[in-house]
Amino acid sequence: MPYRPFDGQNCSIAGALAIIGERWSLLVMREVLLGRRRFQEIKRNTGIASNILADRLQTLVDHGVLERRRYSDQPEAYEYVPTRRGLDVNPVLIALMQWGDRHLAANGPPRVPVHTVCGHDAEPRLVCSHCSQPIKAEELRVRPGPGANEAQRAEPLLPAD
Amino acid sequence: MPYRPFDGQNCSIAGALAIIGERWSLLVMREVLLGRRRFQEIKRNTGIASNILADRLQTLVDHGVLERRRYSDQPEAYEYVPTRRGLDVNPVLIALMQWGDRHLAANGPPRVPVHTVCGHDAEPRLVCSHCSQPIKAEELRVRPGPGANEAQRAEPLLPAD
DNA sequence: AAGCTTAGTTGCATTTTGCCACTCGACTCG
DNA sequence: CGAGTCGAGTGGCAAAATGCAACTAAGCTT
Repeated sequence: MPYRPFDGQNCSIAGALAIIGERWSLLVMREVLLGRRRFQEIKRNTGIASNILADRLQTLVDHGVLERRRYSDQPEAYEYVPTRRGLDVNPVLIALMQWGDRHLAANGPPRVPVHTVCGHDAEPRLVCSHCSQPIKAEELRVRPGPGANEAQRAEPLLPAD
Repeated sequence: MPYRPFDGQNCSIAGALAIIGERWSLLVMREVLLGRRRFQEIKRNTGIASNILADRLQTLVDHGVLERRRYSDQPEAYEYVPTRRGLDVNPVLIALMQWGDRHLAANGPPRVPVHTVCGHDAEPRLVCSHCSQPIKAEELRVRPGPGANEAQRAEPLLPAD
């Protein structure tokens, strides 16, 4: 991991990036959440080098995003299963996928999301918890929240776009 | 950028990561979408080194995520404004922010999202475009889509969790 | 017994960072 | 007029991360 310059920003985005924001880590999470949970399987599907994969899995386990579980003795095999923290990475991957689908996929999306509750294809959409309307990317701003520090409180700047 | 091993995966997530998935790049996008759009401003708020920032801004411009615009002559000043591609990064940042808020923020979220259309605080939520119900992270699976390749079509694997 | 599979580790060369000093043009203060 | 400053970077160099390939080690399989 590139040094550790993300501390002390009091920012949930920076915090999240410090744990799951590394490129390979997110690809590993894609694999795990797709159901590919064994070392060699992840290695094959991502093209990641063994040592890097070992390192990333270890730090994801250290941060409680994955759990290393013995899958079978004889032959000794392990699987990496997502914890709650790990499952909650799904929306991040979905957001990345939708960005990629929209701006890169020439021949249609390689994968489409399915909502297991209703069983149908489901373009997940962001809606406002207050007015229930769909939210467009440019209709979002932020304001300082309860956890804001001095500096952040002083900058209620919403971009003008 | 670490070599470029993300090609040839036919995956929108990998594609998106290749362009915007670098840690600093996402932090830069946070700044830009927060309204901080000038070189020094971004540098100050992220703690990124000048040469890295210059590099990241350049590649974001190269990929059409940002546009470099002269902000004023005398003194010569530039700003980096988000294009459509850039604006569409917002949901990714929101997803990261929500993950961080949920799993890391001890004293409440530093920032809260505001929906500019209705003007209220808005926890953006994912809903299913088919049944309109809110979607929990673990209720999402994927299936091969129209852009899937041979291998991907052969693996309609939905994880068991 | 030879070979394969799973899950890594180790060594080494290459690439990317981070840090800091420096440039270059245009103000701005005294 | 000269000194200092600000904005936007560039350049050099050491330290860290990455990629690659070979190797270990236990337990099958043929």
